[in-house]
Amino acid sequence: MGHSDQHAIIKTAEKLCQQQAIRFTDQRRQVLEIIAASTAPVGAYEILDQIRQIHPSAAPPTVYRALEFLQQYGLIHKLESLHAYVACNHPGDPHTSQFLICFDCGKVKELDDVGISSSVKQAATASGFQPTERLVEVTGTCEKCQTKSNNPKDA
Amino acid sequence: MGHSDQHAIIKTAEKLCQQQAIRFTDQRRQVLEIIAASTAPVGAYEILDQIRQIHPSAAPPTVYRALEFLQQYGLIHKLESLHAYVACNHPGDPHTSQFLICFDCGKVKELDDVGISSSVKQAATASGFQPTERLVEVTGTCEKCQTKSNNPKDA
DNA sequence: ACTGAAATGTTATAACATAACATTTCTCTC
DNA sequence: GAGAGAAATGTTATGTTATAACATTTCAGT
Repeated sequence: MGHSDQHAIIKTAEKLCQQQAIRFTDQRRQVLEIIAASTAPVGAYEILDQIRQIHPSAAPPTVYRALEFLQQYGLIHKLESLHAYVACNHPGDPHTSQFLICFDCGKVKELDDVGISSSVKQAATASGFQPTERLVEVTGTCEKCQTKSNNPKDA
Repeated sequence: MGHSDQHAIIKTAEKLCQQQAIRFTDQRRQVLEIIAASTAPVGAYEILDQIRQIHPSAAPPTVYRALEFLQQYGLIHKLESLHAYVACNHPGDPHTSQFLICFDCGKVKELDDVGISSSVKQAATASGFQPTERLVEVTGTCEKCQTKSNNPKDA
């Protein structure tokens, strides 16, 4: 998520945590800020490196605990194919997520597409399967990067 | 994939490799056999342990190279959410794949569902995105395990 | 201030994956 | 069937991602 959204994301997170009487601690906010500030997904150890600039004694569990918390409350999503994390587009709203990952610029777009989620549900049900988690990650080229590669002068 | 299919999978792999003039070496066959023999997805180090029973000096690259080869030629699939591998249902045929992963029994069913693949393609295209890879993994409870949990006597 | 629960600190290690370079094996050609 | 180049494998080391286990601190409610 871009720079511009970062503040809004934190605000929303604060509000959601207050509503649910859960603690939005400094550590958790810092991790979310780092993820929200990045335009591309961020790895756990990348987050750790940044945390350490303020908090030199931080260790992996510091980050993983915050990540677990943020995932649990729907503030971030994990991209399994990248081992990296992105801020959620619309935290608080229950929704399905699908991700479009551009391997050129590295940016990720989160969708909440009813067509996909219903076809997944239908196919699962048709197999007698009861889904609880869904993971849809599509890798390819985003609109901007397609344009770039068609215009060598921009490359 | 179940025991019963194991032989057929190896046969198909041999045929495909012969047709494409690529080498189906012992190592590659062994790794595919191990994956095909398991009813659940198999991790790389689990494969390594089995390989080592015959070949005690085997090391991680032994396995990862074979896995890379098998993936490249569509003989196996990687389940990103499990860091584990399954044999392909219909190697040779070009197809999309979606996986239904039962967290109770651990078994995985591979689908090639047109509804899902077309809705994914459509949603991506609508976002100006050109997909090259798709990853769809659904976790939940398979038919058998739903029945089990409803009949405590079977548990 | 006291207590139990939640969060964090700290150390160690598990689990997954690849880099880099040496050696062997295979295939093709002569 | 000898030699050359390519492909595969062997080997050692290390990189990357993630968690276990237990000590300590902080917080919220009394």
